[in-house]
Amino acid sequence: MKNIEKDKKESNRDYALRVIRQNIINLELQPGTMISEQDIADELHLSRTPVHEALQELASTKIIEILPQRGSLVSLVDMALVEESVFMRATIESAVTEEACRIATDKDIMNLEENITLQEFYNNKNNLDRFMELDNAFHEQMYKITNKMQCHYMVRTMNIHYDRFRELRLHTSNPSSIIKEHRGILEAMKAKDSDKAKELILKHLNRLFLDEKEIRKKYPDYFA
Amino acid sequence: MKNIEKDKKESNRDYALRVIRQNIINLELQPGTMISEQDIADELHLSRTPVHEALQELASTKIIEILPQRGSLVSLVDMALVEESVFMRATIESAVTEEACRIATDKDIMNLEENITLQEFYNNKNNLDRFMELDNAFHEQMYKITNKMQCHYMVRTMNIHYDRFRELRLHTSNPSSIIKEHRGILEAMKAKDSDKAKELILKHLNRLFLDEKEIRKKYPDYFA
DNA sequence: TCTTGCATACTTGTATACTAGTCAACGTTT
DNA sequence: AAACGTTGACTAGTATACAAGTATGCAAGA
Repeated sequence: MKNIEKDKKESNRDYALRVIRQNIINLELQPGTMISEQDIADELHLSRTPVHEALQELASTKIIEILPQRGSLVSLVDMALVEESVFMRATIESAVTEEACRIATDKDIMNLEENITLQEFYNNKNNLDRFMELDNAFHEQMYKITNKMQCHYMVRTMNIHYDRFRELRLHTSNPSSIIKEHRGILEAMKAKDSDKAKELILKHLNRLFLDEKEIRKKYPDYFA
Repeated sequence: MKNIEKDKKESNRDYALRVIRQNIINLELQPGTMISEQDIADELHLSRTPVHEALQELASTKIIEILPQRGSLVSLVDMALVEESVFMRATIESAVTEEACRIATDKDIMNLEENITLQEFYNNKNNLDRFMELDNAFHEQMYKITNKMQCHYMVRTMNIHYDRFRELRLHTSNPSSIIKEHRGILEAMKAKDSDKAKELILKHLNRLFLDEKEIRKKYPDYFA
């Protein structure tokens, strides 16, 4: 498991959750493998308690399965859950974006504009990590505008299924086209065309299941 | 705190979560009061560990606030969160119901029909608890039909804010009118009119903020 | 009267200890 | 060789112990 430095402010529990989550997404913890609380605790130099609590939280989304007295299983990729997490996000986020379009202030629009500019900048520099951060921030901004941060938390929690699946798709998709779609959404918001904004974000979020068959062929052991 | 009998199959952690959750909803644990892990553990004849984990989970929805080294606070009613939980449910559930309308089998429709019949039966007998169970089951059935049980879990988790608010409204609303709305949704599904089904369920779920001012006046200390 | 400095008795966070269930390996029996 | 039983190593669930932060009340002093 790839270690990540601990933020001084966060609790051991949150730290464990962050590290394990990240390692599931980046496939360092492969689908189908068993993990034990004690092993992870040793790796992170923690006791079992915060690790135990982190695993409980992860199990609530079914990204791991806790088998009492046996161990914990990193779940196989379950396409039904991947689709459900996308469905949940697309459904919530299209409604949120539609509302954001109605109530966004000039300052909100400016922030989004700045974000996209930076997306273009870092994409040109081939800084994919920074681009992904900005991508996430762009979407999160919609929740902030509409004061729906709990929805964002719930969506993000479930979205781990899709995040892992996206990692399997590797970097096949082209950031430029993503940025183009972001700009389209922003233009619709500027024009206060909420129907258009909603339509575009739905399309944007559903550009997902293009390469499923190839991925399944490449990583058959990862799928349920 | 009102005790509930422990199901033999469930873990102590799930038991603690269930009991605390229920006591928050029914206002036995009043908004704004402090609770301590040790006290609850003593009441439920458990150790602090499962109680601690239950509180962590409840804190993730902001229905309680954990103040390290000080205690845990049952959150005041935050109307923004109540509205957000309704928004989340209405948004997800209208999309789910729309899809259920498209793919429901005859057997699914039959089950819903049976459910409503029982709703009428128990409403006539003034058995409100049983009616509420059936009400929940009716809505849950939509998630089952569309295989979206994780969405149901997330919606239900957040919905605690509304559940508590509804308890404050007491029993002002009339079950008969609720049943009428349920029947309307079912009829739309029978007719495979998904737009109508979606419209009706949205209206059904938004019949909420009717009495807010009166409630605030009656329980001023409960509100943020 | 008001402030300051403890002592004390709480609180949650985390580490550790104990319990009981599961499984696999191996020896024995049939 | 196959079936059965035993044993030991490992697991998560839970209880308990300890650490460290916080509120409170009281005494001393200004």
